[in-house]
Amino acid sequence: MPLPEPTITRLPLYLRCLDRLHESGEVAVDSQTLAQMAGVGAHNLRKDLAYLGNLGTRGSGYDIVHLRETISSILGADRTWNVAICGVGNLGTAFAKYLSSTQDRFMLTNLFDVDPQKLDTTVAGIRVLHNDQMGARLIEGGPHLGIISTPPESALDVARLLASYGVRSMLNFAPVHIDLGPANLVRNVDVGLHLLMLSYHEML
Amino acid sequence: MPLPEPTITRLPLYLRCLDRLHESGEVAVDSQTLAQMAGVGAHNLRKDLAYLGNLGTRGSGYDIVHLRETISSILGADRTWNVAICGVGNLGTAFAKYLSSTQDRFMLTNLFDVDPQKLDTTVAGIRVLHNDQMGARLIEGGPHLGIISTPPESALDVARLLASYGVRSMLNFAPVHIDLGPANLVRNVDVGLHLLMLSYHEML
DNA sequence: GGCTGTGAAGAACTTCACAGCG
DNA sequence: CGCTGTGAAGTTCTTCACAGCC
Repeated sequence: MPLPEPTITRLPLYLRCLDRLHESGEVAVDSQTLAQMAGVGAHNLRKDLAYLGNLGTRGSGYDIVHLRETISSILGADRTWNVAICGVGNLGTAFAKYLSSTQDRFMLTNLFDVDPQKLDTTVAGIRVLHNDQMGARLIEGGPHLGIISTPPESALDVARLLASYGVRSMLNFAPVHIDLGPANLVRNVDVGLHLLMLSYHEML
Repeated sequence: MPLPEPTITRLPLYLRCLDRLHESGEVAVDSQTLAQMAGVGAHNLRKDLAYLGNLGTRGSGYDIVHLRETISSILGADRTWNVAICGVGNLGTAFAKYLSSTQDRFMLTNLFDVDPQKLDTTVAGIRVLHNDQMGARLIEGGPHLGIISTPPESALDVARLLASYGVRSMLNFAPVHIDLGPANLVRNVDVGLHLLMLSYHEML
């Protein structure tokens, strides 16, 4: 039985809250507290967690370590994922640096670009290679997640290139909608669209 | 009658497709074509557009210019919105540069940071000022949208600061969930959370 | 004839109320 | 007695089928 999509979007939220609770030495939480931290309803939270199995103890709440492990394992956050970034402009560089702060959940392994000025420079400890070298690097390096931070014109080509080398899941930040069909998962995170939604809400 | 939230998230998508069609000289589209471009179902699209009024002509489809104007006006995309960016690292710089490509829909007016190395430098034609000067600049400059691209530690403080100077809508890219209550709209766009969702889907 | 607009059916998610267990 | 787990009710969004208009 697959998890409802909205539940999946909330699990990372819960995980982050549990991380914080764990760091501050807590050992258990009740649904009300955790729900408030995550900004969702307590009913909703309990339903979400119930999908994952019987994780709580009635009367006292949820064991933080156990819950954290369970959610981590479901999300795949207990492994290290290789990440390849295409497009090493300001955006790509920002993500490259961010990845080193994700405590071994995500490891930057490859940076690609086509700009001769950037090739062979080192960003966040990784050498920038030309797109041409993608095949060799990605296939031997095992499964990767992809991040696309190229200009909009080349985003779709890059996405197809990544897919052709076995990258099934990617994040696209270029202001173009990319859809590679059901075999590949592309999450489009378009700042322009976000801004338009802000402006709508700003108009009452 | 307010629009359903899912519809609102799709309108910017439609608008972008209409922009493209308009540029390539088309004058009308039918729901099927437009739906495919936007990656949604044709039924869904027609329902969305029906919320906005009777915009199509039966038998031939939708007039592109008219539809574009209508959606633009609803989203507020026919005005120019002032944007203030807090945190001028790689991420902030990338957004600053991006804004100049949004053809007058969004105008970068203010850059704020606290790093002495960045203060008084110029990025995308705008001088970087200290957070202390926010009040004066934002209040006299009129309504603004805010973008938060600071490190996570300072993101919440910055958000509150922005809100205190009348910025009601913001985009937060720091990996911290920010919620300022119902009076302010904060959209949290957290790359870390997106990556976790990718890894979930990658695990089948 | 072709394509939109729409009420009705259906699916998905959220909220509720309380049973069930520690 | 407290808090979770869950079937049922309620709500919201999507899909459908076709009437309505060009």
